[in-house]
Amino acid sequence: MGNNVTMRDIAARLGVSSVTISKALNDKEGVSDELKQKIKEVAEEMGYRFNTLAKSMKEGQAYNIGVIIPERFTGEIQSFYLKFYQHIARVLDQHQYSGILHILSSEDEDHNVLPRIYYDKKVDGLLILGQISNDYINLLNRIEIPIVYIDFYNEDAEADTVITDNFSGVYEMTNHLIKNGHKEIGFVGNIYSTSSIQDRFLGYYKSLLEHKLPLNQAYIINDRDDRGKYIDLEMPEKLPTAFVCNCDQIAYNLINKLNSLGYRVPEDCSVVGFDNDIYAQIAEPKLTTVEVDIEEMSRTAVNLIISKLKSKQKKWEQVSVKGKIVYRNSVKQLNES
Amino acid sequence: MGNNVTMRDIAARLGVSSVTISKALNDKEGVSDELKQKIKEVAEEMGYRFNTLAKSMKEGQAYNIGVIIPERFTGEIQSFYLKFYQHIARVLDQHQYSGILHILSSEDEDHNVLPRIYYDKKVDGLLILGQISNDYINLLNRIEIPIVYIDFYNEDAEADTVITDNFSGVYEMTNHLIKNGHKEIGFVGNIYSTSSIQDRFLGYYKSLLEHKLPLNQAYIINDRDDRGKYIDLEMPEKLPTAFVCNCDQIAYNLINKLNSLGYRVPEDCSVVGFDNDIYAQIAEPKLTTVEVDIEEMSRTAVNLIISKLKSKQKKWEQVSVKGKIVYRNSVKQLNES
DNA sequence: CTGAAAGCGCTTACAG
DNA sequence: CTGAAAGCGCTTACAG
Repeated sequence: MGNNVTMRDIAARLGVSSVTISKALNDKEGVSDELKQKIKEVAEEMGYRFNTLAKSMKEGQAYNIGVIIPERFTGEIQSFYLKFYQHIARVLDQHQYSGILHILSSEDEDHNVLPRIYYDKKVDGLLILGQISNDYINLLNRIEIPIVYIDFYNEDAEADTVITDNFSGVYEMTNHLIKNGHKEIGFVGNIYSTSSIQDRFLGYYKSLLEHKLPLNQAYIINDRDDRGKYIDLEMPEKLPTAFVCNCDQIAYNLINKLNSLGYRVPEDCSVVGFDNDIYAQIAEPKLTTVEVDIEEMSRTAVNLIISKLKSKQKKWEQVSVKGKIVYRNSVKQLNES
Repeated sequence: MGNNVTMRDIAARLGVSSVTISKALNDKEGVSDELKQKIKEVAEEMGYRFNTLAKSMKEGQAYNIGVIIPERFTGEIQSFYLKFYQHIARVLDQHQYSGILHILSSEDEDHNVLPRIYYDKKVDGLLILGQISNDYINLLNRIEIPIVYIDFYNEDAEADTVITDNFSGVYEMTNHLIKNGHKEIGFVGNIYSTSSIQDRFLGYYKSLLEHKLPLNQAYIINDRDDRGKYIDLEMPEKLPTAFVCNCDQIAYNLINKLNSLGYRVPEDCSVVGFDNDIYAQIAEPKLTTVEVDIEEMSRTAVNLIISKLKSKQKKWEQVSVKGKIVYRNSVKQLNES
């Protein structure tokens, strides 16, 4: 396995020019099939490895995409975005790009510090995974490399965005509860916290409206403070027959809370979640929930950013990818069917 | 924010040469402090961003490290290595390097296909996270870029390795059980599966030996097949008073198994794990377990590979990083103290 | 079908 | 303290 074999070395061995080698190895026009074949064989034999750096320099493209995840989403157990990143990395690889993960520290986010990979021109574009502060978004909007936001959106920013269809996911889930006879349905989540939670809440609300069911403020339970930190869930005096939770982890916490108060799920109260992450599976009973289509979202986001790289003029777009309901055992049927 | 500002542009503006700009921006000798200061200001003002690509090409260094995780370790809930990767990415960033994640598909592993990032010279070195097949290790040993293996080792390979101190972790954990009066202690894990599990088993065995306790084969429970896939745990006729599990997930599964058989933990049988991952926290009762020091291991591995990059002659070394026991509620005290 | 020339944006000697 | 020259390994546009 030769170490630093270059196109010039192959050229010298074959008595041709390095231009010809370049053409042959890139399957371009202008080399006879015979010679092309020969060149590929010799390249293989000499252990030639293509030097992306040189190509990159020539083209001004690094063939890397930065993937930014705010630190607070990477805590002890919150692995959703890390899992997301894994899928993105794969899709990127299929397009001959690489993904460089950057965990955005709270400090850098607060002080509007851009990641080093941007300043060093190591990346051609940025994928932002998870809601960040509006100030930081404004900062990002001023830089010239393409950016695609994933899993949240900001109504002020005219930016490319790939989100899961929170609204219709929870809307359909709430319909499902109502179809099963539930009339008093609560919602758990800080509806001022993120746009995702807001949309999920609105999907829930739309379902209530459509079925002429009242929105009972006592049934709207806050689950986190403004920094996204979970707080203790305060239960209302009288329980609804079901709770729609903004995510599985909160549903899991809610079940524990209900159990500690002597209630059984779903016998005394039904609980549904969102995400279909590990909490949906370890909850007892297992959660009926909405599964986010991470793969489709990854594909969409990567296609978006690569097409923006190819033609800078492309208009921005917002894509929402449908999830699907996963039926398990956390919902009790109240009516006859 | 200028787009393609180069050193030459700054040089032109100031009427000096680009060599001087390079020296000033890199804080090298040979530029007066005054000029250096001025250059930095103008660079900032013009929105100059350093082009790593050019530097990389000159030096033949990409300033990227590939991080390889075998696909089978990235399943639905197995996020341990992903979490590991996150720490590695951070430490790398502190050294001005970037980490590029590559999930090694089972197919590529079986067919000895090296990742594209290697063939494209996108990375200067490789960090291998999690046990891979011996064939693949042999393949890796033949390539010329530095490699550091993390969280497992292969006795055949004279390779740089960073592992958690499995042996002493389980050894101390077993001592802890014995100190609490346990004399019949089982072990759960396929001891032919990975070197980590083997070492954990040996730590357990050493503790038994030291305390003159017999090794009862009926108490050694297999937990996975040769591909690492979990299998149903077969319980012995008569239970020991405690089980040492090779990881938290298996401990979690074991508790469920015991519960389904009508046994309570720790009242009827104590259970301890290893890793202190999410399974240790969601288990009921919470697990007494050994915590792997991911941060320290990440730092060590990154330092190792960067020092190998700097001096290729460095001899290989194997570092084992101590974990520490986390005491929770899954162990019953059998004796008076 | 094949190749000589120029250039991508830096850095490293070396000369002044 | 400052700079002209050469080179890292490719690719592009042009000429033959």
